[in-house]
Amino acid sequence: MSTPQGEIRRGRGRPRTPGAEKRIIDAALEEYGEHGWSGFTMDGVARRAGVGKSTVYLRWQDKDSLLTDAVSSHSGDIGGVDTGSLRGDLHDLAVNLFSHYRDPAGWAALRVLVDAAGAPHQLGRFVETVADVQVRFIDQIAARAIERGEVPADLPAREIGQCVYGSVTMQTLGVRLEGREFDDAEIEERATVLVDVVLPQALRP
Amino acid sequence: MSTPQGEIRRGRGRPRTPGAEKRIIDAALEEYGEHGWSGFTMDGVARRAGVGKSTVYLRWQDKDSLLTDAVSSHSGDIGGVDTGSLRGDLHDLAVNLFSHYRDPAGWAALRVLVDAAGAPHQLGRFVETVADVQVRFIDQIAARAIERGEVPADLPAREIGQCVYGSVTMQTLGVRLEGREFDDAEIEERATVLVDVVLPQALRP
Amino acid sequence: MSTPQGEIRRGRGRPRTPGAEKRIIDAALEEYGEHGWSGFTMDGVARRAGVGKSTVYLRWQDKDSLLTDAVSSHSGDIGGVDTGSLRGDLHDLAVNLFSHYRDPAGWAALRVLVDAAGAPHQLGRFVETVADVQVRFIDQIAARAIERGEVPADLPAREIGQCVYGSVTMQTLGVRLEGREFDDAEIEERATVLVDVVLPQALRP
Amino acid sequence: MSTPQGEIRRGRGRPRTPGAEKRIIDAALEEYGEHGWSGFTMDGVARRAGVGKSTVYLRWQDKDSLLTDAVSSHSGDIGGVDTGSLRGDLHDLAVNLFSHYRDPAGWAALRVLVDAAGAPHQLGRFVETVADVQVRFIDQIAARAIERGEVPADLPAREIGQCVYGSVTMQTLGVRLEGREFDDAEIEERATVLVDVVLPQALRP
DNA sequence: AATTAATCGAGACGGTACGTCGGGTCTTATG
DNA sequence: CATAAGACCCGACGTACCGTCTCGATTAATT
Repeated sequence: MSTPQGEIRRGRGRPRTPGAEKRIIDAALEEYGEHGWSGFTMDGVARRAGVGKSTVYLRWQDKDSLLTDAVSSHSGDIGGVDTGSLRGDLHDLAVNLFSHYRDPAGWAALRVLVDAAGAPHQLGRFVETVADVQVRFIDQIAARAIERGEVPADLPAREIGQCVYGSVTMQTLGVRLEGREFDDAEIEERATVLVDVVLPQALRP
Repeated sequence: MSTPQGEIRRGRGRPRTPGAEKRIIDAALEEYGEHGWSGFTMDGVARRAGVGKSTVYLRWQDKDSLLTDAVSSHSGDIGGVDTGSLRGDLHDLAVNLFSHYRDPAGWAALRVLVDAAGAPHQLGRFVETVADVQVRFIDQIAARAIERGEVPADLPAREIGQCVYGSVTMQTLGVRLEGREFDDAEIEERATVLVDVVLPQALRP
Repeated sequence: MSTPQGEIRRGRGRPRTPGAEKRIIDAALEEYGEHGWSGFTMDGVARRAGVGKSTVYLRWQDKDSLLTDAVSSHSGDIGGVDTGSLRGDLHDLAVNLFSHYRDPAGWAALRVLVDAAGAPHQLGRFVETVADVQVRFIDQIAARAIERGEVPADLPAREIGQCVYGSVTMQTLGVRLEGREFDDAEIEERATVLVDVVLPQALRP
Repeated sequence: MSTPQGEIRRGRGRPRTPGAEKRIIDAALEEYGEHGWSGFTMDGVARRAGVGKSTVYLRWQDKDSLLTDAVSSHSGDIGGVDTGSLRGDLHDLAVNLFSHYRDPAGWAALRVLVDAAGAPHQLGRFVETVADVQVRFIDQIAARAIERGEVPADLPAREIGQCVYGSVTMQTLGVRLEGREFDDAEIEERATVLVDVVLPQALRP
């Protein structure tokens, strides 16, 4: 988070209202979800959260920071999978990603990400989150597979991860442009097909 | 383009200045490239292009349309590849995509795309352009490969295309977040690795 | 006025809406009259005038300037008196001043004046207007009286003027603090008494 | 003062810091003197006085009250004159007023007064102070003069007082708008001339 | 050549949101 | 209790842009 509250707040003065942070973030995500980027206004967020604008600006320096933070605070446990097989892990990873993008905050995250990459100024923890998905999660999955002897040690894990993450993203982009969303069955099916494409030769059906 | 100049301009009154269209689009891309979305202003574009705002609004109905148009006007011949082998075609497709993203307009296109998907309201021809890249190009490539007998007819072409397009996008996202760009050698290498991952079993090295 | 439109507006771009200036000034005076200084807001003025805030700020650099200008634009013909006698002229001057202060704009003018004197930064034409009232009008009145042979040439005209202006101001201040206003009869009576006090010895009853 | 501390403070809890009242008032006058009305902020006063805002608001209900109070606490003994002659008394009264206005607090008082008259809401003791200057002091001076037999009993004392108070105010206004101040010699001279104008016929030189 | 009509650069227009600031209130921990 | 600190809600500030509009000045094609 860009909210620089690492330091311990010593108790002089009125403490910051505990719930406010969360209420603002929730409001931000709702506003963004309803109105998109245009129509995502700080006044609107403050009003919806039931706080004053100064309370928002006390915590985030500007609109971008707020959205970035809001979005990265919802990047859940996408990579928290462990099915016992590489195929299963990749499948679940893909499903988790598809589901992640169905959450407005999840999709918003992509937008923020593209923004951040377009004008590299403030990154912070958010980029790490992304790196996690792109790199660490897949590394863990691959490590387990190698340990199990499923695949050779020179498995191009990261490249596979990029394909999974990228393909899910592109498919979601496509379906959203059609004005639709994937239902659970579709996700299941597409995840399966995707895994078949990227899975190492030896493990394909 | 969304510029609604399909109708024939019957020549009464002053004709539109020929160069203006292009100068505005170039200015738009430069402004976007320098300042990002925030900081991309119509006044700025008009000033940089040396035209009045009315000249801009005479051709594009709003800011979104201009950027969308500017961006899609630079979507070059990504899929115009024909090397004689599926491997070669996929490799060149990946290389073209990597290069496309190095062009500010190419990167901007992704941004616009994500925006459009986030708030599905006005899409128009732009979405088609994207669909083209995702679908038509890969379909052509696959059709040729099947014709040549390289691969069976049930090749999951679109899924492979999604992987290629997606992986390139994610890798570019990653490298941009690091503040870097890929050089030609890197692109070559990454394209090769990527093709190895998504290429059907039978054609792998 | 602090509106720096002395230069001739050459016809490039859309000309400023002719009526706007006046509508804004009127709105300003009404807002000030209704709500006082606090509660006199630029948003309120713009809304009441039916213009955008930018239209206001295009003409006046800030709130103070607007009020100053609004107020000085209503400093009417206080000194435009010529009754044929010094006594009559002074009497009418006093009556005009009393009446001037009954106009909200007239009273506001005093407020602005005191402010300006408290923090001497931007004065401009407004101060001149005031100086006019204090000095030029009384000088004219005195000059005519001397010409007519009513009074000697060494008449302390300015000092008399200060007494008239000051006394009317203080009396108005007093009556306003009581929450009242002078009616016409009271004004008449007080003007008469005042003139008796300041009129040169020879001309007193 | 509007500080509602007529009640006896029963000694429960921490007693109010003794010096605070004065420090705040001084800070208020300094802030007002330096920045004028705009730029006179409660935060600024509290900071300068080295107290918390609550300490200020515990004593004064709002900004107006504080300034009003600060200002009226410095309204010294303007009318405390007794020279033995009407001419001398009026002269000293004028000199005292001129001097009063050289004190920032003295001038600020006028601003507060005009404010109060513009929006008659809270008056309190401050108006009385003004009434004193305008009425009581001049009444006393006149009473003594009548007692001494200097002037007839129907002397228009209040009108004379208004002229003195008003003229001094207007002259000060004028000189302040020039960005100057009167020095002692100037005050002396102007007081003398002023008295000559308003003094009853029989007592003029 | 005169007329007509669309486009041009410029810039003012009514709005809306920005990020800041101040007013007056409230809530802590410390006297 | 009062205090110093400082967060709170509110709303105005002055700025920047949006997309529209209105100018006078071009610039052809049509009379």
